[in-house]
Amino acid sequence: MTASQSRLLLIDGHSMAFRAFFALPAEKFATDDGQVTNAVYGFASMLINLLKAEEPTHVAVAFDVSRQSFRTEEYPAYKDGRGETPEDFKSQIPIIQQLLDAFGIPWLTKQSYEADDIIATLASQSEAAGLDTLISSGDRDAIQLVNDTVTLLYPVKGVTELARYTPAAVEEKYGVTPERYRDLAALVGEKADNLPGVPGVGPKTAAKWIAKYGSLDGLVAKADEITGKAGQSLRDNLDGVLRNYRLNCLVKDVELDRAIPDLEWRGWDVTETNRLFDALQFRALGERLNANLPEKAVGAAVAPVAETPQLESAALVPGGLDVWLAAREGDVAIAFTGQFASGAGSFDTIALAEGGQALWFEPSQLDAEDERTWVDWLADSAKPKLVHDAKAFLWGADAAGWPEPAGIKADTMIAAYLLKPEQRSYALGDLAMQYLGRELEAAMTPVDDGALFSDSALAGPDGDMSDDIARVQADCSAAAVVGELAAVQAERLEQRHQARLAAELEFPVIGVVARMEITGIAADEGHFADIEAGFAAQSKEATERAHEIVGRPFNVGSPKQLQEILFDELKMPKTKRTKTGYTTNAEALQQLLVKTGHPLLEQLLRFRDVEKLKQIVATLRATIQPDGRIHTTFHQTVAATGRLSSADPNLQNIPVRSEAGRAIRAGFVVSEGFESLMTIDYSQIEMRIMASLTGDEGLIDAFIAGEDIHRAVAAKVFSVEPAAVTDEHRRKIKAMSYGLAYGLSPYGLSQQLGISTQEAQQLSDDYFARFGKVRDYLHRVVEEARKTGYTETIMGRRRYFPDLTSDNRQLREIAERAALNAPIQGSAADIMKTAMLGVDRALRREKLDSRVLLQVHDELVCEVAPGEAERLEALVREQMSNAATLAVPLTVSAGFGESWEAAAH
DNA sequence: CACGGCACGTA
DNA sequence: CGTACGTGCCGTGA
Repeated sequence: MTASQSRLLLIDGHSMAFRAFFALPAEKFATDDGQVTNAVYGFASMLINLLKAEEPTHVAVAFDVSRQSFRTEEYPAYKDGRGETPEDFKSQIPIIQQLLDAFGIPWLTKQSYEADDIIATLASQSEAAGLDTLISSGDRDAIQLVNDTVTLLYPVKGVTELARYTPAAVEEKYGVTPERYRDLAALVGEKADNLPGVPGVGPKTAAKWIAKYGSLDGLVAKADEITGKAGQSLRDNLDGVLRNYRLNCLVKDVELDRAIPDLEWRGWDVTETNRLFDALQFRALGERLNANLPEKAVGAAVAPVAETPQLESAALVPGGLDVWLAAREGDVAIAFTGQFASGAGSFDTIALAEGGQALWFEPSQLDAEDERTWVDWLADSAKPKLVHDAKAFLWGADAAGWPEPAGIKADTMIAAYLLKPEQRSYALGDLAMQYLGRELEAAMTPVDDGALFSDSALAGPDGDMSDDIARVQADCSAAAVVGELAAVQAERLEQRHQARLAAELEFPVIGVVARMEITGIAADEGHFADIEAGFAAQSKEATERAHEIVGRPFNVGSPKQLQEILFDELKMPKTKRTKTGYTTNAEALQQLLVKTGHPLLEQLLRFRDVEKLKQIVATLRATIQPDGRIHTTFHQTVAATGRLSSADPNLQNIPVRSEAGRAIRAGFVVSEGFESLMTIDYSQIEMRIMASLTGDEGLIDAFIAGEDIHRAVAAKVFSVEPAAVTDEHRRKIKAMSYGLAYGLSPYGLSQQLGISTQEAQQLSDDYFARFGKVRDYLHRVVEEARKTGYTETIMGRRRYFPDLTSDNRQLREIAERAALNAPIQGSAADIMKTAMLGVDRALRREKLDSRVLLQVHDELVCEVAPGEAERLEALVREQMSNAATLAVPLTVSAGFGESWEAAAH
């Protein structure tokens, strides 16, 4: 092959993209808006490799138009049994075609033909024109095209490792020449195409026969002579074999609108390629392309990683922190390791990076001078810092006794959440891959607790020190990654107009949340112990009674055993189905009780009730820290709507509806040095947001006028005076109003209210007759989201809904309900976060000692310092009600007491 | 020991 | 066939 020889590269677009789709994990390749890009990435990667390694002068890519082709006409079952093409794959084909456009590579399709036929046609034209031809395809049918000038590049693993099939290689692998490969394939069959071969005949036997009889024709002529089971099998399946032979023949004279000269590759459109890679968030690939493609080819293997920027890492030399920090001109990125949980933590190591320089140290080993320098810098709000998981950092800083860190300009974990709030993991390593196309360096072994390193230790890779050096470098590069990540994210946030949301709300609120966690809430262990014993006694009693009634012991807590007893032994009517049987949930048990009056059911219900409470209390007791307080963790990157969530323990689902449940709240108490707890919450915040967003005058008026919103709404729906609204009316309207924001259907409403679907439908009709804009709005939100792909809250928080255009009705409808709820629930979350920030600032400004302990979505629990009750209430009310300006007032109500329960209002 | 399924607590 | 969460227990399978 000489350099002057023209070379045509032909690629089977579908088959290579499909390989890539299954070779690369979809969850690691998706844009912020949910578009999966693994096939695009793999395809582009393969393409770049081939362009570079093979230096083709001409290039073309062929695609299938649909599954229909002349082959399905002859044999309708052709390619049956492949299952639905995954939606996530289909959506990537147009993107690959855009990519090819940007690359200046022609792509072809032809109705009624497959990509392979296009390739066969072009390969034969290419041969005639005297070009060498390379075919990249994952379809074995292409083997028949191989000859002295046509080489097949067949994927071995993924799409970047390709085997070179020359005639010799084909013979070596299959024992037949490429011209006879069709014969072999016809005998063996092709499962992927639903072309069954001769049972009992594999490639070995087929090759043997073809060698003996020269070809399939020769074999068929002598079919009667073949002995043994295989021979009989062949005779029994001759028709199928001949059909396979007809179908696996690629068409070499498809009429195409482009000929070889049109396929000359003149290069890519740099601007367009960059734009597309940007949109696809292919940072590493973009760099690879820019770095490599214009050059002459040097080799095939290109690692899928971006260039790592130069970084000079060093362990701190005692006394050197001051000089290092003084030399910093930009934002300093921080990476840290250690143990962090429940509002506290301890650092093992800290690494700082800025401008290609990184510094590493162990906080516990700082000398007095460096420690001073460190805490001063940390507390200086004029020294901008970038952190990944700032909340854990704040816990550690607090536990270390450092002053509160200030100037945290960005948290890369939170930024990633804003960009893609449904992502599962925001681990730094995942984000490094996702946003920078880079692996995070990992230290080989943990560093043992030991001394600081000197420069010489870093310089000399001798002995045990090398592990420690790796550790330092890994930590330093993590810090550098935080810095790079923050820059990329800042740009993205800016593009999406979310820079303010991040900088003015989401980042600052981290500190407020951290302090709530650090503070915790005091628990009355004695009270918890008492009520747990009470619940335990009741649970035991209910269990014993249940055993008596059944006549033998069984596990009352096992839904499986319960099903056997209720439905098999006692022959009770079947309840709603679950995946594995019939439900035994409280609602179903209650209905069974009404139907059968069986005494077992009462005991089961009672058991469930008290057992749950017992378990909640036991969990709470186990989480009381030595300081007598419970320190929950509020997760800021978990709820896709923008809410916080609470865990270890979850203090956002402490019972409140039943009296026994409220006894648990009585165990959360005011601590010494404070006079009471204050609970303060928004009234119907989601409905108010709905009223405001919809602009529905009826609803807005009702909120402005009505003390009791459900009564006011009911009065309008039923066309009566508010005073004439019955409890039943009010109950129905309340359920309807709340259900609206969740996408409640008439069926669901009927179930909840115990009325017929028709009645529920009527209620809904009457409701919207008076509050029509609400329906319009909800409808509009979904339609808008279908167009743009996302919904937005009042403060610009986005959530993406790729399933809104799914062909799967169930998935689509789930997405529709979530989409109509997201701006409402999310805006409420925005408002509460704004209020928390305002409260925090006002408390500092006013120098109050009272503090916020908990947030329960629309409620704050505060601890009131002596004599501050009035000022605190005024201040929090002020901040909460002015956290947003809506078309309706944001009403809050507050209560005080010595426990969470007593502070209810 | 990990995991899915169920059940159930909150806004 | 109502959104958003977290947790404990059971039963199964490694």
